[in-house]
Amino acid sequence: MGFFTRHKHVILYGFALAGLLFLLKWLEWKFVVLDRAIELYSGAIALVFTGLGIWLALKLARPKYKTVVVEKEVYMKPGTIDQKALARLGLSARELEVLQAMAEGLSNQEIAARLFVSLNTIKTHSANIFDKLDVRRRTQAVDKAKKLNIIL
Amino acid sequence: MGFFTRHKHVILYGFALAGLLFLLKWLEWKFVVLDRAIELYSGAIALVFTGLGIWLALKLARPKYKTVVVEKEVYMKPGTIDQKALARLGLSARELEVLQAMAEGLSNQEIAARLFVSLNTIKTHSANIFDKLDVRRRTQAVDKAKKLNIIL
DNA sequence: CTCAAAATCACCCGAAAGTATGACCCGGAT
DNA sequence: ATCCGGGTCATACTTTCGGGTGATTTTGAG
Repeated sequence: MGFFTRHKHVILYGFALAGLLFLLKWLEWKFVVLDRAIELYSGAIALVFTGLGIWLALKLARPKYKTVVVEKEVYMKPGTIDQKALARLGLSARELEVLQAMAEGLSNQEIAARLFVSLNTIKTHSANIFDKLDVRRRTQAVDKAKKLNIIL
Repeated sequence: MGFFTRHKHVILYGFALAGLLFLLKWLEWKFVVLDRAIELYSGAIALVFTGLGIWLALKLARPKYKTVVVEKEVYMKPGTIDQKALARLGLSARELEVLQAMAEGLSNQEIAARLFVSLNTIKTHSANIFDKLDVRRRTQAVDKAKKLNIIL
């Protein structure tokens, strides 16, 4: 990353400031004849640079993400997935997708096609799933997953 | 929440602006004698109000929130086998046994051991089951069987 | 930036599953 | 007696699955 890229905001700010000062100089000629000119463009400067400051801050300040945990009581009806069990097993979103496809009776090849990834990727995912579910076959995985209500 | 509390930033900003203008007026008396006074406090205004803008933005910009975690409770479901569907499919008693074992995630070898028959026999049965259920894999067979309620 | 987890893909290899075909036995229906 | 469906088993072959290992890339958190 070059110097300009890194400091582009600062540089742009500098140019903007310079431009504004030139503008002020020009305004000096035009309005110097006016009696209350000083208040006029003092306010103008204030306004413009306040906006500039706001823009700068919003542009430069990295958005500070605040992580909030919301606990929600949900009563489970038959045919609802058990989020707790899911969290406990530590299955990733992708792994869950694969598991669901498995439950539909799809072969690894078919799952790969559906998710637009390679067969090997599905193999890796399924191996991880078996590991996390503590089983050795896809049929067992599906059976266990259904019993734990982590899939429909 | 009162009016002041809600708009305190705006109000403070207003007062700050007013104060700055008074300051400028005062500066006008003091520095009007100087030749380049205009550039001097133009810059000063610019700087101060830029800072003010930044402060404002940082103060007002609400943080972006993230992540939600939900909790759940469980409950289970009943199930009844559909004798009609069973009859319609023409599955034999033996085939049903095999199908059920499949649903439990057993391997052909394990099923063979449980039913005291050879592995090849299970293969024959499963092939017949797949044929009758019109599927190609044990996972599909189990899925379909569950959906048709011919197994638990 | 750095570190770790997640996701992606590859290659090898053995085990399991599935396909195809044929054979034997047995009990009930024709 | 003959035929047939269900159950049993076998051989041979192909395909899919699963284990083990390693690599690259992306992404989020610290």
